[in-house]
Parts: sequence; C-alpha cells; structure tokens
Amino acid sequence: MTADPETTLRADARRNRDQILAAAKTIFAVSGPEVPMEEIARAAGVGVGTLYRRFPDRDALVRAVAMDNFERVLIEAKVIAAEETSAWSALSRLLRQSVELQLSIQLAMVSHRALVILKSDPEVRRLRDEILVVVDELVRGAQAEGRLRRDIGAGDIAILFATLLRQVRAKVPEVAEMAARRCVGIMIDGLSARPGTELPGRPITSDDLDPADDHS
Amino acid sequence: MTADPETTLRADARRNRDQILAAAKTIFAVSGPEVPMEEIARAAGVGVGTLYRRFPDRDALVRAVAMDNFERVLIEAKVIAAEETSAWSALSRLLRQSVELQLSIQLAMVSHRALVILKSDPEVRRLRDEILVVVDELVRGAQAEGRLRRDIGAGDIAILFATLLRQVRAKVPEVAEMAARRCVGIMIDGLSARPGTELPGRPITSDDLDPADDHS
DNA sequence: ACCGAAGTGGAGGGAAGTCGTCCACTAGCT
DNA sequence: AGCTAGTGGACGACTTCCCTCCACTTCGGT
Repeated sequence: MTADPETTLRADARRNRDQILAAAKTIFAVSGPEVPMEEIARAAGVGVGTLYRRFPDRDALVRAVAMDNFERVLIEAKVIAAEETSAWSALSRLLRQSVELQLSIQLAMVSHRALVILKSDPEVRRLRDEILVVVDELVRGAQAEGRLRRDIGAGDIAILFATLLRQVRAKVPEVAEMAARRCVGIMIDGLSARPGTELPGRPITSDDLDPADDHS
Repeated sequence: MTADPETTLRADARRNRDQILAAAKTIFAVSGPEVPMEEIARAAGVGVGTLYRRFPDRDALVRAVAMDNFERVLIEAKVIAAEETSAWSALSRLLRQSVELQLSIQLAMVSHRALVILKSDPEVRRLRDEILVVVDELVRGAQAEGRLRRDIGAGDIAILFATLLRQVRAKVPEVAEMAARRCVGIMIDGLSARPGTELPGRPITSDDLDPADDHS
C-alpha cells in the first residue's frame, strides 16, 4: 500500500509528497498531531491544496507519517541490533538515536488523537508491535547481560522516551536540543544496572501501553 | 495581595475560589494552560460566571495558580531541606514528592503561554527564583557530598521533571500514575553520581530557563 | 424570620481559527 | 506541442472558545 501509489506518481508530485511527509513528521514531533494543516503545507513548501490532494484528510496524513516512521525505526532498530555486540549497547544506541529519529510521535501513542487514529489501522499496529518485539528482546538481552536493571519493562522505556522527547523549550533552540540530548543521557544512566534504589510498582510491559478501549 | 481579598470573601465564595484553584491546578498540570475555561469551571463544580467573577481572565487564573503552587513548593522544599540530613536525600525526596505536588506547571515555564504570562509578574518571578535558589543549593550540596553527578545543573533537573511529569497516558489511570512514579525513580538514579557515562554539552543552569525575550 | 447585598450559573453574542473545496493556472511527460 | 496530472491559495461553512450579562439563589447580620 505504500509502494503502489508512489510509483505511479509524477516526479514532482512524488517529491512534494516526500516533503510533506518530512515536514509533517518534524512538526508533529514538536507540536503534536493537531497542528493546522496549513502550517504543515507551508513548512513543506506547498499549498494546502496539494496537501489535501495527497492526503484526503488529517487522519490519512497522521497514518502515513506513522507508517513511515515506524518503518524507519524498525529498520534502524534491526540494523543496530545486528551491528552492536551487546544488547545493552544496542539498546542505548537506539535510544540515543531516537532523538534524531523523532521516535517521539511514533511511540507517542501518548497523544490521544494519534492513538485513536492509529488504533484503527491494523497495518500500523502490526509495525508498532514488531518494533516493540525488537525492543523487548533488547531489553531482555541487556538484562541477561547484567547491564540493564531488572525491574524494568519495555513499556517503562517507551513511556520514558515518549514523554521526554516532546517539546523542550528554552531560551535558545540549541539549548533545547542539547537539553534533550542530556535528558536522554541521564535516563540511560538511570536505566543501567546498579546497586541503586528499587522502583515502585511493577515493570511496565508493552501490553500496558496498548490503546485503551476508551470510554470518553 | 493573597491574604487581602480572601478575608473579605463570603464563606461559600471562599470555598468556591479554593475549588477553582485546585481544579485549575490539576487540569493545567495534565493539559497545559490552554484548556477551555469551562472545563475548569466544570471540574470545580461551578459555573463559568463564577470563575470569571473571581479571576477576570485566564491570565489572572494562571497567575493565581502559579503563585499558589510556587508557595507550596517553596515551603515544602524548605521543610525537606531542613528535615533531611544530606542534600542528596533532600533533593531526591523533593523530586519524588513533586509528582504529587504537580511541580510540573510551576517549573513548567516550559509552556510558552504560561511563560509569557508569568514573566510579566514580578511577584511570581520572585517566588520562582527563590525556589530555584533552594534547588540550586541542594544541587551544589549534593554534588559536594559526592552523591549527585557533577556534570549537571539545576536547569537540567528542572527540564527533566517539567517535561516528564506531564500527561503520561496509559490503559488504566493507575498504570499511568505508577508509570510517572517509576519514571521519576529512574531519573533520580540517572542523576546520582557514578562512574557512568559523560553527558553531552554543558550543565544547564537556571539561567538557561529564563523566559526568552521572544521574537515570535 | 427577614432582607439586602454578595454570589451564582449558564445562555448567547461575537471573535478567532480551521477545515477542506474548487478552479484558474503551471509544468511534466510523450 | 498538447494533453493531463499536478498546483496553490482564496473562500464559505463550521467549530470552538471567550467573556458578558442578568434573572435567580444563598449567606449572614439583626
């Protein structure tokens, strides 16, 4: 479904489509999935008309962005897992990269809006689950190696990063970016095994994150 | 300015005012300072009319909430600092409590909206600065004790917690709450001194957080 | 008990912002 | 060179939120 319509697209249209996707990814990442469509269009250097031609409505765009990102992350995760020699180093490298990769929205199922949209799309869910499987393996692996604290689940990590990576504002953009990177660093240290304190509650698994069957 | 109007208020009015403040605090904490006024009114069990009678506009409400919270936190911080025997234990206890105290918005100067509002109010700033002074002392103290990693500033901590404490959604509310608590735990561990990895950039100080002289 | 002042709720006018359509125009492809 | 896919952005409908206003209720002193 991703390869089909892309091939039949005229060259310039194709380019625009990619730009829209890229712009949307960035903007969604910092401002959530509810930003005005026009802003996305502007950032992509196209008109709203074009945007709507390509993605019939906001939901379609969100879905597309999610797909794209999940795919990228999944690949990245697999590559890293293959390259690194230990699960722990793979995990921490993946997390560090996630700043650039804007893992945020992707895991950020944390946004209610995005959540309901994605929930309905089995394909997206499948991808997401695949990612979680990889992460889960890394987690278990790193724990087996004795590098990752044992009182933790993949869900803990997901939540940690999903919430952390959004919207760190500061005086200057560079500071904000640095801040994000530092936060990740601190968190990774917090994750590593050590004689340290015990966490309250029980490890949060990926199941805990599943889209709630919402009542509202 | 806080004691004056409260005393002349009729008993029921007083009660309503408090409920509004409490509701606003909670709601701001999870959804940011831009939520519809009506929602706050509803949560407080009053009509919008009442809300507006007590706080002429949104800004006034935000200010009031900030004042109230800053005051509470400041007191709390001082008490803790006095009770605990080491700066590190004081710091980590304060941070742990911040979940309940919803330190979020207060430090969450992170929200652009709140930021500009509070920036204009010298009284609020004074309070905020006082808090930062206390935290700064704890940070330095804990570092002197060798318990807190040295490559960190009060700003790092502020950012860490401000971003972390907002809106952790999950299947069930209890899980969300637990998740928040666990995140804090992990972060505290990440903050503690250890042979661990070095952080990128330089320590972020409280100055870095100061309201930007904004161009937008 | 009673009454005046203080307080209350929520309907509704109006401002602001978004959405998605539509169509005159441009530029790829053959 | 022409046909057609593609483009941009003005625009009307609609939603959302703000805050005012006023008929009604409640408090608290006498």
